[in-house]
Amino acid sequence: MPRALTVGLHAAILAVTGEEPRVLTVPENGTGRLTTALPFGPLDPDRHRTLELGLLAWVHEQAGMDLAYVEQLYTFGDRDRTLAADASTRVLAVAYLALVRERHVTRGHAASWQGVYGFLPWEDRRAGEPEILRDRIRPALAEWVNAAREPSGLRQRRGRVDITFGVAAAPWDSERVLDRYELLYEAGLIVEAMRDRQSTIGTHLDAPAGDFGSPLALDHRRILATALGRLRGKLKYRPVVFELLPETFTLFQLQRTVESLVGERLHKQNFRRLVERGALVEGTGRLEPATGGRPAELFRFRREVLHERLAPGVGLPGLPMPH
Amino acid sequence: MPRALTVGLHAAILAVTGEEPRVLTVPENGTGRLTTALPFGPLDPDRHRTLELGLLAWVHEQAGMDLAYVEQLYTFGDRDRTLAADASTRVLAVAYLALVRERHVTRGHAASWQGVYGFLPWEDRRAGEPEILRDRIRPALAEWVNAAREPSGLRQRRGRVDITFGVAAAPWDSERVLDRYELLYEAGLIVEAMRDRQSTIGTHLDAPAGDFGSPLALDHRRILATALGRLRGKLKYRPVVFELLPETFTLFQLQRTVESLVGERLHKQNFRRLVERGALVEGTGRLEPATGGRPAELFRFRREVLHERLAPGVGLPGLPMPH
DNA sequence: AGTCATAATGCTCATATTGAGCATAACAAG
DNA sequence: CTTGTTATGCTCAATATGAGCATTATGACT
Repeated sequence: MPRALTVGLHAAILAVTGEEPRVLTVPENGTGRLTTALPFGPLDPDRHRTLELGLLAWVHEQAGMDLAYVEQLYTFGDRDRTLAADASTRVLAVAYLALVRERHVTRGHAASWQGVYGFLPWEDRRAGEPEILRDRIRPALAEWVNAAREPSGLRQRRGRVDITFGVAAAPWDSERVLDRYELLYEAGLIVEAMRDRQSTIGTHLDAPAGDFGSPLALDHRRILATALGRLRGKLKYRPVVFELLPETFTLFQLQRTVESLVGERLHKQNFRRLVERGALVEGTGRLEPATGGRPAELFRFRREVLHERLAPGVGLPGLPMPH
Repeated sequence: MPRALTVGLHAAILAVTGEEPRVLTVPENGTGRLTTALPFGPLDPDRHRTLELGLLAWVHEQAGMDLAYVEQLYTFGDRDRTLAADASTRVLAVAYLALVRERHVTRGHAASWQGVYGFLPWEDRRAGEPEILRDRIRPALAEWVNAAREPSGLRQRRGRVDITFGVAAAPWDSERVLDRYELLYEAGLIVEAMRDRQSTIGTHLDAPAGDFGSPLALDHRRILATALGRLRGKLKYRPVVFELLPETFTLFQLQRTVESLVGERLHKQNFRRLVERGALVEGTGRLEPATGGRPAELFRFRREVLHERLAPGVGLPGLPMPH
């Protein structure tokens, strides 16, 4: 009797409230314990005409929310990480990224918004390298490197850490979110790694997992990492930030939103120059008075840019814009 | 009785031979007729520990080939396009991109290499805008635009054509390969569109499909389009070309390889400057005499760049390189 | 009313990168 | 030893980047 196959549809739904990126979560009654999960549900081969429609149905049911911008991220299928309820079923996970405006926040459902960096605290470098990274993660990684059996493995591990977490020569690459999560997972510094190993191998691991960020059900933290990394990349060459902003916004609001996602501070005047030169936005003439200082002009996204330019991203520093 | 679910694993395996990108194909005995397909096979939930391992197994079996660089592309699940052999089964398709060196060409298997642009002829702009695009596709698309019922639909269609196929304001975006294929598919200019519609709706369509490129089995041409688009994008910020080149190569060989993939000509001296400044390669001192002119130095890829730089792509014109 | 803190906005400037092209060098074939 | 062909070196104007200084318009506080 061959094992049955199921496909789960999972949604990382992101918004930016104030200056914090948030992700929509739902309570999940997993293996006895109550945990936090992303909205998800199995594909119904009979009812869901496309994968995306199935996803929308589940999100609507669990969070009462409709999604405008949806993008497929990745399909996970490792037998040992995407665990099924019963062992006779093999489960795949198709992960999606969705972007919504903060006003779309749900009501009357059990869903709630949570800060993205609560799950991936090492990714927020807006106030410089976060303490948890400097004081706890880097040392733990160094230990993991040195714990390699053979000198070749040691070199390999060091190389991987250098590339994903950045050192002098190779600077921090904000897009490698998934690489970093996966490395931490392999190094046993992520709670989920313990959980998975124990349930499959039955081994009790002595090394206590560092509490590096809150866990999520299943491999939803991996999905969240994938989503953030993809979004960070996409910002640069597609005008996706505007999916997260209200109809009109100040340039500083735009900057803060980008910064919150990229996890890095940007030079204000240059950011403004890029956005204006790229003709991504147009002024509305109206002013926003509640800035704390001089009132700022309210801008709106110029949808026409899609027809005009090649890669209309917000042009981050270090990533100049084409043409 | 709920419909069963199957997941197919499909591989777009690319190589560049001479100055032509090629894709590995296998003969496929589809619905009676013999067609050409990409290597593929169903995921075996019992035997394949990961999706990628399953893919490698199928490729090994069908083409006797081992893959080094493999990357997941996308998971297709439209009920009406990914057709199952019998209607009681729902089929998903997980598509992969693999890059191999030309010397890896298979032997003793039924697989064969075919030119990528035989399937997507409108994507090769190395000799300027291809005739088929100017003389036949653009007019057919214009017709499709005008065939819209309502003026709003007309505007929408025109906008989509402009963005995906480029007009004066928005230049050709070499990465939108999938967008273009999907548009042609929707406009009924791709043979596969006829095939799918007839088998699902049973409608006989009067408009004869233009023979714009050779068809492939299932929705493998869509997968190929996805693969080419993704590869074109990735070239710019990851040193993937070197997966396709021999150990040592001349700078001109490198340029020709990139050009063949991007489908556009590049300025020789500037390309060379970018590659050398990016320190992507190092000279070997040896010379390649058979260039037809002055002998060229043979270079090799510097794997260390992965540790040194942020986005070590080949830096195409119009896409300057960070830092 | 005057002072301060805070942002918004305008502008400068040294340096680096791009895009395009010219010039020279090194080989093969005739 | 001339011609065709490609490799390789170099120049230069136009533009973009990265950093910072200066000015302006508010609200809050005294």
